[in-house]
Amino acid sequence: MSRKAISRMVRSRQSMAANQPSDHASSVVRPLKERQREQREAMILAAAHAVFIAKGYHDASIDEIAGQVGISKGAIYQHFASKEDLVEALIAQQISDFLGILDRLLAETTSVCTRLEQILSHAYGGLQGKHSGVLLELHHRIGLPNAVIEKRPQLQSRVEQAMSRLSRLFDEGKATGELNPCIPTPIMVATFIGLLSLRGYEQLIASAQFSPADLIPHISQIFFRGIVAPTGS
Amino acid sequence: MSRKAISRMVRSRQSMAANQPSDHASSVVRPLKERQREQREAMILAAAHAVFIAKGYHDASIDEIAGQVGISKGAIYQHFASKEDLVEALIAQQISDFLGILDRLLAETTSVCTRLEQILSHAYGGLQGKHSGVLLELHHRIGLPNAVIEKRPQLQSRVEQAMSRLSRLFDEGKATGELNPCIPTPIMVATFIGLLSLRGYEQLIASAQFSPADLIPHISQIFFRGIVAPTGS
Amino acid sequence: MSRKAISRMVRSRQSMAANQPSDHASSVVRPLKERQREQREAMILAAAHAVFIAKGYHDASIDEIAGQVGISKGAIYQHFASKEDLVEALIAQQISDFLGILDRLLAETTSVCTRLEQILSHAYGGLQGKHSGVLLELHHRIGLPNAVIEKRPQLQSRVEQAMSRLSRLFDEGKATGELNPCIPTPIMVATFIGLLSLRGYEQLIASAQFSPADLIPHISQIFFRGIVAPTGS
Amino acid sequence: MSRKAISRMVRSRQSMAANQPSDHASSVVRPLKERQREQREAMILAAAHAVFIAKGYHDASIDEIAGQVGISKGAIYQHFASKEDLVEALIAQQISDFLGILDRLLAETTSVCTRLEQILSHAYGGLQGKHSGVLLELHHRIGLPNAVIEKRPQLQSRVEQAMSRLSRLFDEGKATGELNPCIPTPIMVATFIGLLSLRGYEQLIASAQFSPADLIPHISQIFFRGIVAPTGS
DNA sequence: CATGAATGAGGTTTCATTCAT
DNA sequence: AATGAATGAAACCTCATTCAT
Repeated sequence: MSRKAISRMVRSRQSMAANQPSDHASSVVRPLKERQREQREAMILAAAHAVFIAKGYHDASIDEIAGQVGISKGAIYQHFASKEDLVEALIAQQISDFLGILDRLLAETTSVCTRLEQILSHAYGGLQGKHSGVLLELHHRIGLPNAVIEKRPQLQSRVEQAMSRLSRLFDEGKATGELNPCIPTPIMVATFIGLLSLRGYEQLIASAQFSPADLIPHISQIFFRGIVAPTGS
Repeated sequence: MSRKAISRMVRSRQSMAANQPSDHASSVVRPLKERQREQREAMILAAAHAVFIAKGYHDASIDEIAGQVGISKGAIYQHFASKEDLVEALIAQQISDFLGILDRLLAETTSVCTRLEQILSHAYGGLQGKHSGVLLELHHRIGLPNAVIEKRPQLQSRVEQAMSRLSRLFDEGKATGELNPCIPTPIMVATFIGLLSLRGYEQLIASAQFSPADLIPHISQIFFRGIVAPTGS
Repeated sequence: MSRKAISRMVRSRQSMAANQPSDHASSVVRPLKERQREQREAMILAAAHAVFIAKGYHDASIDEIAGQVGISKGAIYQHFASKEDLVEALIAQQISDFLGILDRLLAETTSVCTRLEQILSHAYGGLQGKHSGVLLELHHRIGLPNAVIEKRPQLQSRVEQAMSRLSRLFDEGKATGELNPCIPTPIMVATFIGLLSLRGYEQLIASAQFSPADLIPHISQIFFRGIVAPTGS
Repeated sequence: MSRKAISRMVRSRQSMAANQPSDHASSVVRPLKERQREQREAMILAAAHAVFIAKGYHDASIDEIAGQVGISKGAIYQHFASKEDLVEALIAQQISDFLGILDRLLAETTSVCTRLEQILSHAYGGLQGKHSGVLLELHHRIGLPNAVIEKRPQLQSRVEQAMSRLSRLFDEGKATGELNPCIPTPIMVATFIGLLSLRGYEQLIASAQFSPADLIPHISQIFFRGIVAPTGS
């Protein structure tokens, strides 16, 4: 690892810890710089997201991302030590967002189905907004090799956190009698995550047959009640 | 297109037509070479499949594929004009297999649900066997940029064929009252295709919690009846 | 065209416009880098010229050119997007030099023959100096496929400019009665250009029978008066 | 050099020597095979000529030449040990043709100018016929690296033969008073050879302004009398 | 002898990353 | 801290040449 990368890591840790007044700078100047730093980092992440989506991980070049932000290649390396670090940050952010939503929903007291549907809404609502995506949707979308993810224990553990929270939600549904206890929770979770990745529905949306909002009730219907015609009168 | 590629195409078409003994070569020699050629090609495809799966499309090098087959880089280029052509052949094969299965099932007279479950079985059964995978599962798995697919009209049309056949199957189910007519067929199709991509279930299988065979009934259950606890009785 | 190439073109145009001091860089630093860049580029062009002449276009490798400059292969691609671009720059330079000379001579009022002889002097004088060569002499010398030239409209138009200027000069000579009006101007031009390419005289010079300076009067004599023994007197 | 190439050289020498009846074949069969061999060789040479002209030496592939003849790559290697040998044969043929013409003309008793004009006619007449070209015209036209020629003493000596014959012709002209003795013969020769390469006139012909036949008198006029307006009354 | 699959060296090009300014 | 030129390791691909069949 390069000297610069190390020095930045050190700085990062400091900023995590507290706003210790630096050696010779006033205690007011530092946070300003920190804020600028974060702004720029956010711009880089946004540009990277756009370029990764447009071209895929491999065909996106650091140069193009830098160009979109209006800065130089080198400037990006002052924020992210490598292309992989950059994409990791992007994915970590997405998972973190997802975790936030999960935590909020877990605390609610509405029915499990309602809450699951809200997750779906979130995943599909993003299409209209700028980005969105949940969990590893980005990872799949941009064709990131699995090896990259597998090298990052932090990402792995975040993913596990998300899945365990989802598991808890499904288990809660089983406990209340809402959900079918015969279906193993891990399979429910895995299937649900698959539905969250809108990859399969992109064409439907692109062909203007359905809007994302149209999809949500139908997908919920399938996931909750299945495609078979309802039997009872 | 290269001269060689053209000459090979021509030869292929001839061999489709009939095994006319050539002008001066024995009628036995020619098919021998053909067979050897096909064997080689199959070996290359198998190795490519393995390497693409292991490393992803971009990180798989032609050299490595050649090394796995035990031939030289150049030899691969006699069978496939480019890396993209190679991966196209792989995906085309997968789709063709899938189309074959679909056609067989469309001709059957069992219930639509039974037939859909058989498709699932096929998709998941392959894990134990060598290959498997259906439709564009490979494409997603190896992180192939969409641009590569979009350049190939032949692939596109095959995909459309498969989807239209699936649509027909679902429509048949609606007509017989088996399936819920309120859910639009395209959404059923898209959701079903999502379930066929076992990407989300790989971890479950890898962790030895479930075998592919275990998954099928549960996934069918979810797709057909949903995860909600049965109401009746 | 590559992103880099574009950004470079943009920069070039800016530098053509004016030397506006940039936002935060000193007004001295910027031209320094520009100058270094141009120096590098000149070194690359010189090395490329030498290697192309020595081995011909095809057998000259980018590696060898880079080695001669003492830089890496990649560095060349920061100045020229491709081998063809590199050779185009070389040829364009040669034509531009030639155009400059033509324009200077067209403005003079000496006799047409005198001026034509000066062009010859220029073409042959270069042998002693570093480079030289006129019009497409380099193109022929290094065995550049015509297809490469035909792809470049800029080169084509420059060549046409040069030929039209030459035509003007010959027409002027006809108008003043200096030149024989029975010979079509285009044929005069084409023949003259042929004489400018010293390819045929290289051996004579190499064998030390004649110096370039020796050749000029004889070639002029042939072009102006022919090889036939003078009749008069 | 390969075993096969050697064996072929041996055979060639035998065929040069005489038609010795071979070990076990009848003395009639051999010449037949020889004739077939020569026919095929001629076809290869014709195809090679066409492809070299069309694409240039480097961009012409053995495969394409073979394809044009309708045989396989390997078959070409039974006639020519390498691509360079093939092109050498082509150029040697062209020079030989030229030598033949020179010898015929040297024996004539018409004026030197007449005979030189006939050489020009031959060089330019070929445009209407299939090929033609004189001396090293092909070498220049297809962008063959000089190194290839310089490796072949046989070619070099043929070129020298041709030039010495030309020299003789010019000297004869000087002796009879036809030509200007002030111009050194080597310069006359070199200039004349330059005029024989129609490269510079191709555009004029292509643009349909002039036919090759149109060019000959004008070029002769320039070479013999120059471009200056005739002085005498 | 013909074929054409195989070889393997060599070439161009790309791009993540480094580092002097 | 920012810039962007330089690096250098691959990668893909081509093609003259060889050789088993």
